[in-house]
Amino acid sequence: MEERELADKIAYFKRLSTIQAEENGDDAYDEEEKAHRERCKTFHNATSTSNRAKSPARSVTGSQKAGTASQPLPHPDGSQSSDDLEIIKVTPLNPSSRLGAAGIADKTPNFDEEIVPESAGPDPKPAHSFLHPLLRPRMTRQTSSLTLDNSPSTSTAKRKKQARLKLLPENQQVFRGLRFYYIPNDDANGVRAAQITKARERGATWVRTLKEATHVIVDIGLTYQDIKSDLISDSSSAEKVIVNANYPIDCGIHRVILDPNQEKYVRNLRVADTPPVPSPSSLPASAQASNNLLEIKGKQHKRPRKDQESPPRTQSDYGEPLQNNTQSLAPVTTIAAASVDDELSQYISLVQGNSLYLEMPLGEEEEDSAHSEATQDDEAETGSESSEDESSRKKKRKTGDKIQLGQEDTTWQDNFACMKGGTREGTVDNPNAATIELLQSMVDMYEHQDAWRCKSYRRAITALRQQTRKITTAKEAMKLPGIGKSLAAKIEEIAAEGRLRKLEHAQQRPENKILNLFLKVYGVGISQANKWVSQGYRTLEDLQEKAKLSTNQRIGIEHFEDLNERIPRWEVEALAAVIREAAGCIDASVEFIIGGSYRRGSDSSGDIDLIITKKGTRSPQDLLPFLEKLIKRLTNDGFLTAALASFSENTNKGHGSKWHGCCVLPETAFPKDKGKYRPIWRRIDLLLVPETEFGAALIYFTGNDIFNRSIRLLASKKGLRLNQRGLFKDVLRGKKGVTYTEGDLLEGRDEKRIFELLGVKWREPHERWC
DNA sequence: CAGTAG
DNA sequence: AGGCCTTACTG
DNA sequence: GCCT
Repeated sequence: MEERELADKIAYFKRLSTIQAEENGDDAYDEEEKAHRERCKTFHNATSTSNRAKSPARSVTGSQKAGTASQPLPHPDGSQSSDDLEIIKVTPLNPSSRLGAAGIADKTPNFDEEIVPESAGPDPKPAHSFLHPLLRPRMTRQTSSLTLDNSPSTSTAKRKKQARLKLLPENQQVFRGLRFYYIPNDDANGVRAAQITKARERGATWVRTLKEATHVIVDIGLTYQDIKSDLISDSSSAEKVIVNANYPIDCGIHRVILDPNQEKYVRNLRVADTPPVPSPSSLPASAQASNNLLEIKGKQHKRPRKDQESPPRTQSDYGEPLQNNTQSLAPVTTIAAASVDDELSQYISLVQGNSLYLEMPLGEEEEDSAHSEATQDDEAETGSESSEDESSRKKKRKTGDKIQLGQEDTTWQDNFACMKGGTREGTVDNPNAATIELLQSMVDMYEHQDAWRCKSYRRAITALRQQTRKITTAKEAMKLPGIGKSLAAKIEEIAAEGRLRKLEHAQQRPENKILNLFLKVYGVGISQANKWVSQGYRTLEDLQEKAKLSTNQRIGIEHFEDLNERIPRWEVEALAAVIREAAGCIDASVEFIIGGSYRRGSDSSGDIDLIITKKGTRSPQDLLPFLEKLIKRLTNDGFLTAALASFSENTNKGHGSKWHGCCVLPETAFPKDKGKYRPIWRRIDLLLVPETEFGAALIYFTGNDIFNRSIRLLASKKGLRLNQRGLFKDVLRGKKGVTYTEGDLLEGRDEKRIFELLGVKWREPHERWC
């Protein structure tokens, strides 16, 4: 099928990442309540696009698509007149609009095309439909009259897609007075189009000729060779700031004019005897224009990532150290070195864009419009959390540093679900705690009834959690992403009356009670539960006596109480100890790590995830014999009381690797100081993990689920794939996401390294509550 | 496909 | 009205 | 549930 070639894909992602960064970095948190959704959409569409075969970028590259590009300002005067929004139709673009290759030769699009009235002409469907959301009118709360849409009421379909640029608040117009010339200088490419839009929103003027420009923004991927001819054509190019597309993005993020000479912005854009590097002084009035912003210079891009020496894994109380797997790095580390840094920084921005998608609402503190940014968002959460987290967060810059200062590695990635560690407590002392609590109840209730609705509620909760103030009115709530009329009303009701009628009402309904009861039975899902309810069963006894039960369900019912009870931390440890001891008699070199919520530091767990590993193992199979012996032994001991799911010798293509069952803490292992002993059945999962997959498995089995999803999504967005076995690259997928190739293993044994390769900051297990 | 998992 | 959804394994 |  239409499998894009890897190179193509990578190129695409590069561009995509650029836009994502742009999208998210800066105004991200500006009050555009809709922005979030738009971005989500964008991201989403972009994603699917990439998976299919028609990335917009690609189409631009390969075909003679009838370009529907708007044109730079005819009269770059820097002023923000309504002209800015003139939609101009351009004839088919030259192949120049493509990127990545050295084909800037035929660059300059023909800007002298006739200006077609927006109402006239066909309404060609932009190839980059995925971009629409970005180009769509933004719903800014700004009251100012900065709306540049000069079209009265007549808004053709086209205009809708293209125009209405709204300037950001002044303090965000870091580019005011600057004139940008892009290479290629058109917006046929969706990514670039968005970049341009963003730049303009920040006050930049998009000019049509190199001559007029103060800044030359070169697409990522192009090299000096590519742009050489362009530059030569303009004698004044030597005085211009020539940077790659990351530059404006970063400036936007930091809301400041950064030093354009940084290596990362000019990489490959200069040659030994190339036009002198424009000095800061050559910066047009720009710098001054943005007087309220500090100019940063020489800020060495400290994007450690990998050079960032990883502190010895402080396994401390969370999970036991397996080994110094940090040093026993596999030879697969090669990819990291050279390429990555460059590549990574690109992906990072992309990642960030995802955050929005990852239901990581932005703290939208409208009041503090001045600076509502990742930082603040971060602070908000940090601040609301118990101090015990402080230590772990110390690495994060403490409060106060204004992002405007472009403070170092405020790595924009902090906004990510997977980078942001939520902590339970975060919910407690949140101003919206009460609301969240009730909404959570709703989630619980809908748990298996309506997954989508559930999702919406969760999303709302996430949004609320991010708020630093209590949301009391529906109107307020509606502004948050993911909160619509219905939820808003509920939120208001909760705030006003302290309760939610619908919830109370629903909870009263016997069917729901019963349904939820059934759902708590191990092995019972919504489907089965519903059937039983409709069949008239009301109690567990009914089921036991009349219903047809699977083995697991029977166990689930017989030990209903036990299995639904939380397991105190100490018991988790005690249980693990029992297993360790038994294992010691079988193979002393096998190691155990308790994963799950235990590893995240939870005081109690719903079940026990025990990762079993051993040095030198390369496949779960290597541990199978051991596990069999172990299980046999523990079963004989009476420790293991039931097998709910074991490695199937059947259809498993050699990956059988886990054992699910129940266990009971023997009295002999029961701490005397814990009162009187009582055998309680506990759910336990034994997971076979070869050393080579240890890191990946650790992530996987540490969770939480949201975190896992996030980080996986992040991986997939980078063209990588993360599963419980490792981080892979070059994954080939066919239709329907069928994976043809697993791809090459990048890293599997080192947890930290996976983080690094993914370009995300390391997060201690206890910071993975999302 | 349903359920379970993180 | 209909999509929304991370990946993988087990039964 | 929200969103297009």
